[in-house]
Amino acid sequence: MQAPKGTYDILPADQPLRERVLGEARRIFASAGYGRISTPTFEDTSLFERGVGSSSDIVRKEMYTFQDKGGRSLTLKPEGTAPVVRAYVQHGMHKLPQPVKLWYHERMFRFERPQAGRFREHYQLGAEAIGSADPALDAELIMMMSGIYEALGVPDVALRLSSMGDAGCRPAYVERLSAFLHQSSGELCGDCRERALLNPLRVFDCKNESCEAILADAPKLIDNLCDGCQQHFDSVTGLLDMFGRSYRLDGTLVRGFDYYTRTTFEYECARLGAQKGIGGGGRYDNLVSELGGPATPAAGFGTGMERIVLALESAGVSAAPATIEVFVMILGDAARAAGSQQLHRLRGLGIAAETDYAGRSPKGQMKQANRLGARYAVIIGDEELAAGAATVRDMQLGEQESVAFDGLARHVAGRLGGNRGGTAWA
RNA sequence: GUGGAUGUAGCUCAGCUGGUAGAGCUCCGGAUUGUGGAUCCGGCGGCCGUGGGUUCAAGUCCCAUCAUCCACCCCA
Repeated sequence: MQAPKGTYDILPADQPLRERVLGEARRIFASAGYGRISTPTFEDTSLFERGVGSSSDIVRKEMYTFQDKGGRSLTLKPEGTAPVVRAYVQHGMHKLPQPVKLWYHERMFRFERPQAGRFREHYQLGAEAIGSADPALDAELIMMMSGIYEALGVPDVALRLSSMGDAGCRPAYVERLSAFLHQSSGELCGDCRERALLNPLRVFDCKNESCEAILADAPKLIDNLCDGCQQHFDSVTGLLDMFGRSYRLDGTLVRGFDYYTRTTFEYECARLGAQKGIGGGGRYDNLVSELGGPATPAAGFGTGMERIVLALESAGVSAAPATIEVFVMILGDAARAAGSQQLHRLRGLGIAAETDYAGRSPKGQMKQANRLGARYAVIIGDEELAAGAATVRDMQLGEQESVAFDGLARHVAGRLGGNRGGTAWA
């Protein structure tokens, strides 16, 4: 037996680093006034068909769609924005003070061939600011992303920035682009000719060298924005300049969802191999109304937990696992009861305490205490039972003292110091 | 969906032109009749991915299949 293709287990040793990523993100989201939201693992299939767009690859071939026993078509969520917007509409959040700022840490599912940094189930951290067209929000989201990467020490990140325009300028641009592609269609690769018909903007994703050469001369949306979009974009770049956030304007940046308008952005990490996109997002001013809500501008981003972790590991960043503070050594069956009692009392005071369940030799137990990182070993054997006092060994100093069973846990707690709130189960 | 590489102990791998498995790490024990992090010694642990085929004999050759990894497509 093994985990399904593209999935993986997150083992205890993997957790500390991921928790650190989550912790830094949580801190930064809170500092900017974002509240956490959790949405269902699956949604009505139509949510993604309408939200993400039926011309996107995700909807066309990557969704985990199934029928439940009530005959409904459901889909494991492939991205985080549409569900959050659905929740915004469903709960009437447009009546709250705007914008409504939400963040999430959720599992995403896409039926793709696994690869370095790509899985069929993965986790994304993301944020959505719904209910304002203020370019300051676009900049805020972008800065939160780099804030997370910097706080964690993600190496070699770079930002690409573009604008998708809006209904005032994109249609006219797409026509110009289509005309250009039609002219040069004889020299384009098959994929590009297909894209030219289905979704012309996608041709910029092509990595074919000859196509790239042709497309270098193609008109770019970023050079053909209407006044409103141009002003908005200038405000965003102005703010980024003020923050000292470097970026590269890239008219070929086309993101995979159909809902984007105006600002789009993507962070890349050079350490990551082929799947180097570490996070991305943009503005989606039409999505709320498309999903049945009032006309409401919004923007957001998503960033991949696994890709952040891979990037951190490539830079040698790690997080220390939690350690045990006290190890109770039980020497001989006669000491079992007394050992269990002391263990329970220690834990009751909020001390991380462990003992031996494997029948290890005294040496083996000491070794285990050391492995677990215990600061103290509480040794209980025949001698201690006779004296009514345990031997407490300081594992760092190698010094031992005899401490009466009565009050032992408190004594050790005092040595460990710090505030301990736990009385949960003593 | 397409292409390439790889599948031998829990982990990382060795095993030459076919002769029925080995190292390091981990784990357990011993050297220290009740004491760790160093060293030394010993032990546990493998239907050599799976199924066929060739052969007196297959981890080793052939075919198929599955899985993993990397890349394409696309994305986090």
